[in-house]
Amino acid sequence: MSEIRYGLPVARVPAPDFDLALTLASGQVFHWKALGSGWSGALGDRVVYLEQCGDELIVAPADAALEVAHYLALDHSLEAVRASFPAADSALREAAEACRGLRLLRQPCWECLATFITSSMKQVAHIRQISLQLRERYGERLESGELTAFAYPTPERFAGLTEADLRACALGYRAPNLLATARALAQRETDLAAIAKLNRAAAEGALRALPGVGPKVANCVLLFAFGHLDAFPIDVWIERALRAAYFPRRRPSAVRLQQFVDSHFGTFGGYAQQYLFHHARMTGLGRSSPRRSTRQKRSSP
DNA sequence: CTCCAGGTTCCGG
DNA sequence: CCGGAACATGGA
Repeated sequence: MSEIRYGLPVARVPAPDFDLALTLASGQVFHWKALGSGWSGALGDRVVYLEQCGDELIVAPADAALEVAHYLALDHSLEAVRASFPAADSALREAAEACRGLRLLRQPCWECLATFITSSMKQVAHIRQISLQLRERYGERLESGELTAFAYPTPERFAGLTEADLRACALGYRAPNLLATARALAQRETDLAAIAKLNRAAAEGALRALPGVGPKVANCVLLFAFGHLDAFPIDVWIERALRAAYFPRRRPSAVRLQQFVDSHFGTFGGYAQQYLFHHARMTGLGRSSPRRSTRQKRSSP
């Protein structure tokens, strides 16, 4: 007698050392929606329901269990991750402790690349809004039992749209970048599956050849989709956290900072990055304090 | 109304 | 190599 959720048979998957809500809301992905006691959303081209029940994960439909376990990276040993961190690094220890159970996902490559192209200079809430709107307007509608979600639109689908179509989804100046990258993939000028097989440096180079993909977005794709767990994306939050913890006096250039993190954090630097990122956001580290600061750049012509 | 957001690209020292 | 500036849009 199998258990039923939303009209679907469920599977129970062992998931120790895992926090579903923390992971899905950590800023790696932007499309999961709270539903009942769990979450629903598209996992590639199928809709699934996930719910945490202690050290178990409830998955519907049941035959999505293996795919879900892979996506959520339940096979990563977080014990090994923590053990790899520099012993003397108290800032990282503190962040890691606050993010217990947070895992790095294995996202579909195109979905991850496209989402982070749209992410530049946007707040997480707005990235989510854009992402959901693109799915609902141009993605395939997915149904299973009582569940519904939308797949991320394929490169081919985007290739048939216009820049105006994308600007209508609030993409702004990112619209031409997403469109050009989608067309490069749709026309087979670029092959993400092939890039996925390259080493980290080569893959980063190939990604950065795409319009709208710089060092930060490239590293997000390396980390969140290609499984390069040593990749370390540096954004404004991470930069603030790094400066507070490691460079209190001077301000290193972007290149110097990247060299530092690559040598300091090691094999699982990506996990260190995600922990520092999420911890900084939760504690509101360094958000420029309003009004107290001396008025800056108040130049009027 | 002002400031800023999981950046990238182009331009002049 | 490095610092600045432009680029859209919406929430705080």
